[in-house]
Amino acid sequence: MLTILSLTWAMQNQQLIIPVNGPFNFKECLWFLDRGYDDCLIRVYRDHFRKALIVENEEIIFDVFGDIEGLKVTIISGKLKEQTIDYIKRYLTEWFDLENDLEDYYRAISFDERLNYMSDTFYGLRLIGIPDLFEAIVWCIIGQQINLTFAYKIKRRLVEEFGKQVNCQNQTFYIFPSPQDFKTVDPQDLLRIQLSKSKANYILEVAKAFLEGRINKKVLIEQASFELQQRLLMSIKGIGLWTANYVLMKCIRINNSVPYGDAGLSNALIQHQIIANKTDLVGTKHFFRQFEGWESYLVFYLWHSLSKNVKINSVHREK
DNA sequence: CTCCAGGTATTTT
DNA sequence: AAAATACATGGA
Repeated sequence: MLTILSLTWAMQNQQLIIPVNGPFNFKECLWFLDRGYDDCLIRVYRDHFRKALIVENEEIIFDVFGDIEGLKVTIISGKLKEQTIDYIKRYLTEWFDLENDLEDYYRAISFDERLNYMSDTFYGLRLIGIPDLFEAIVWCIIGQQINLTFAYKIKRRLVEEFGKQVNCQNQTFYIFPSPQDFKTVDPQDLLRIQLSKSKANYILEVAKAFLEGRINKKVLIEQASFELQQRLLMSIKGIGLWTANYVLMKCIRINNSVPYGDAGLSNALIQHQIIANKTDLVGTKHFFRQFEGWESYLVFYLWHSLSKNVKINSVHREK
């Protein structure tokens, strides 16, 4: 009891500091989290964001600021139990990939004149993940073959209708629904939020796979190889190669998982004069081979270049 | 109106 | 085994 009281007292008066290893630019990460899209799971402000989580069965709302040393978290509301602070620390470290040192990545892309601008322009950008496996998979299914604006609209409807609501200071925050939340949901209910028939079925299939224990984050991590991880994901209807690779990159944080065939990735590679047409899978694989161990980061930075609409360096050919 | 979106499963050659 | 096609619908 004394511990809880002293923790509460401590958190009311000071920030939780979460250190980062290597280059870090919180502003760049914050920019990614907003990107002009309407994400329903986070509120982004000028110099921080606010989010709700359920930790140890308690609704917690917190603000996250940051500087070159790492993240600074202030708890806004929610009863803090002993493990809560620890959980939030681990959650944010994973979400923002704070343990990776990006110096090696910047070295790896420094030899390519089409990419080396990134270590300045996007300096300190971390691969922002999706720690919740169910959320990562469902987000992929929603986003398959539709534009991101539309995908975020559908995600908002899904979260508002089937997720949990947390109210604080006249603001409503949402928690992404869990597999249990879809236990009694019919495909028909999902058609109302403008999911296609197949996507509605896929999402319920995924929820069922979680409820039956056929898949969860622990099981996926413990697969003996990358190929087995892909296979486990793809054994569920609605998860193809693109979704499997995206999930392994954004949730399991495999460092060399590339979502081949991704429309945005292809466009970025064309803009950077790396491939000439979208169907050039051979050229794409050949290109990524040069950046072994940092493929996922490169994918993330290429996507980032699209949303920031940067002017691509024209390759110098003089001399 | 046409084309394309951070694809996948199914059907047809 | 590889290629074509249905799926859904908003935005440019």
